[in-house]
Amino acid sequence: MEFTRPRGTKDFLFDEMRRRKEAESLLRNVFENYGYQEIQTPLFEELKLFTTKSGEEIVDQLYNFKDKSDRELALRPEITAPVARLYLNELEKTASKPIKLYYYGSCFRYERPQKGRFRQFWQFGCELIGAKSPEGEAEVIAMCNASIKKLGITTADININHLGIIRGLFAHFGIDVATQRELMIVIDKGDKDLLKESLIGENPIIDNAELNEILLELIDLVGDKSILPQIEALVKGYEEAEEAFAEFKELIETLDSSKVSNYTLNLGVARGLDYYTGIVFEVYVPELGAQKQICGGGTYGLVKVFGGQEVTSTGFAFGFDRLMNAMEELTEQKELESNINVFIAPISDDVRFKAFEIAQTLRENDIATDIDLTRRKFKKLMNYANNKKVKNVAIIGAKDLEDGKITIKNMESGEQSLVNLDEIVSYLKGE
RNA sequence: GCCGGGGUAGGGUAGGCGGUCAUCCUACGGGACUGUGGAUCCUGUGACUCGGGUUCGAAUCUCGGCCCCGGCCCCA
Repeated sequence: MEFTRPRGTKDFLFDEMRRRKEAESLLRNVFENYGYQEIQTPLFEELKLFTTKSGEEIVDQLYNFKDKSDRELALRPEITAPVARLYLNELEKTASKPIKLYYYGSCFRYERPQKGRFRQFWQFGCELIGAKSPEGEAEVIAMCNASIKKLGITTADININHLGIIRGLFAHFGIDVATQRELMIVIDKGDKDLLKESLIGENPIIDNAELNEILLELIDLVGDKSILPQIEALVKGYEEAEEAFAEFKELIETLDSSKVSNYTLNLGVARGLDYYTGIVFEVYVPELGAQKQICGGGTYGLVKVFGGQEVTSTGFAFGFDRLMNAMEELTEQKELESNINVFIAPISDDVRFKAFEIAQTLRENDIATDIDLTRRKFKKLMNYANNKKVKNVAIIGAKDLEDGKITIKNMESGEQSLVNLDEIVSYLKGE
């Protein structure tokens, strides 16, 4: 009988697992440092939760199934919708705002797997619910930036846009929602030639030369905050777009006071989704090629889509696996030390019980201890301890025990000393 | 959904126009060596991804499945 794991899923073991846990713990520290609290939501939800958010089309990309009661369910493809659902169920009427939540968990998408894309993948993200201000957005971006820095990902570039600007223009020119969506999809592709074709080609999506001109110039604007005056000039006279621009500018100013500097204003970031209402941002690590995006987020009014009271939220999610790829690419991968502080090697059978007694004492004192479970010969045990790169070996021999001592050998230096039984803990801790 | 390259002991590999016990390294077990490791030697266990086809004979040729690695499409 042959067992294989499903395509696009992955096994993780030992060193890779430890690196992931380390990164996970660094991220938790950062998020909690910003006042976020961890939550967990189920791995599967009603299918409708996701189709309501993103439309029927996404069923193609979901792992969905019927359970034994004939309910249509789906493995979650992302965690923003489940969090919005949780908010409606548990928090809307009880918690004082703003509510700061973060999560870490696996998501599932039925897509063709490739480098940096798996069918089961992990997201580490947050939602800031009910803080309608540029400061909230700036804080979220600052936290995103702090996370990246903490992980040693030095080349990340945060690309920020404010969708209110373009939506304001759409509103001014009375563009219907379907047309807006069509154009946003083109913008999101990031293909400038295709965009040009769609705006000023033979069959423009929007039949309005003035708007098309503005959009063409606007979406091409990418750069640091020195492009703000150019944006301002383009939206001048279009009231709603001007308001959004003012917010955008405030956000940038707040970012500056939060000492975030590695961002790019990029009016071409669209994130293709209808429910984003304010800023959107994506973080790129160029070294990762086609899968360079490690993070995406923005400000949205999703809760209303699910039938709650309108509330503004800002959130983002890291593609955790891609963070790991970026770290591998950009940081020195130092060899990991053994988890085990001391390996207990009984020389002969008659001291085995004593050896276990010592092991138990060490473990009770929080010293990570391994002990021989194979009854191998002493020499093999030394070999084993060496291969495992254990820091110390406690040699338990009858001769030493007669004097109430054991030998502790430091495997790195090769030095060893006789230690009294009642001093083992302090000896190992004191090193 | 589409296109390329792959799959040989636990890990890493050689062989590949069919033909003696399938190569080597490493890991693992035993021993040389009955209280001291990264060494040496001897020895043992252990593999041709699965299924069909061609053939006297298939790891090798052929078709299909599964999985892996890339690249598209897509990416809420």
